[in-house]
Amino acid sequence: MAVFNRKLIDEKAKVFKALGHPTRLLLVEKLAAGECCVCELVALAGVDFSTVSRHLSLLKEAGIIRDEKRGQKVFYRLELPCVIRFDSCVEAALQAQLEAKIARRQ
Amino acid sequence: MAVFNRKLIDEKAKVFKALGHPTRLLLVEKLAAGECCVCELVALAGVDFSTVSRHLSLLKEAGIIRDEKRGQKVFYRLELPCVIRFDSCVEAALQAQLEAKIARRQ
DNA sequence: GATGTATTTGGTTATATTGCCAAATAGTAA
DNA sequence: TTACTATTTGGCAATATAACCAAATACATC
Repeated sequence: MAVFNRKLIDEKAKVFKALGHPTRLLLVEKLAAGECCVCELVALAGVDFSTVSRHLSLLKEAGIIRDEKRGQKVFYRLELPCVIRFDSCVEAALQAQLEAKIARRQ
Repeated sequence: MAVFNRKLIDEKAKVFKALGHPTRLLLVEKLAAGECCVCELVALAGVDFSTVSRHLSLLKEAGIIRDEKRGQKVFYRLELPCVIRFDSCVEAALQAQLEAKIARRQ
């Protein structure tokens, strides 16, 4: 059964794990709107450029984004567009959970 | 802009992070097929029951599953069904990436 | 109340992750 | 070839995570 294939589970978990960091999720959300060079992403993320570079390479390694060098710059783009659909679903669910929590306290 | 709300990003990243461990992903996939008691999940996961319990509480804390005690047993169920749709998408994408890699080598 | 089963929690250790700085690499332009 | 910009990589310190065992808790039954 595919569900219980160990290697597949590991690979999938790697994707989730890569998305499981605020800075990396921010980068992915930004890339969902179109490709960016690392320099733009550094400006957005507010951490050291070496740190951004490491986050990007981790996302790439997980198969979520891919890179392309053009001139001096490296551009990254989203490779796994369904991330964004799930991201929206999670956002909606968190919102609903929050509202339910508030409602219960009234 | 909602996308750049720090607290929201942190909360969403917590969901991804919770899913980003092979054992936890396995537990979630199992729960997608219907609720289970902890004892069943322990048998499935092949790690110590205390470890499974910790994984479950982390998933619960992230809002992905919820628990209900009935008698001596605690039953967990999936609270965020869209996880599974994304999980399938990731699986398909990994499969496609793997095939592309193989094709390139021929 | 004593015993047994199911689950969680405390505590510890080993390992992994993150972030920064400094240095290396790659491309462009003077 | 020197200088400059963009990015990656090496190395390190601080922090977080995961696993196990042991002990605590909760409920059911005798």
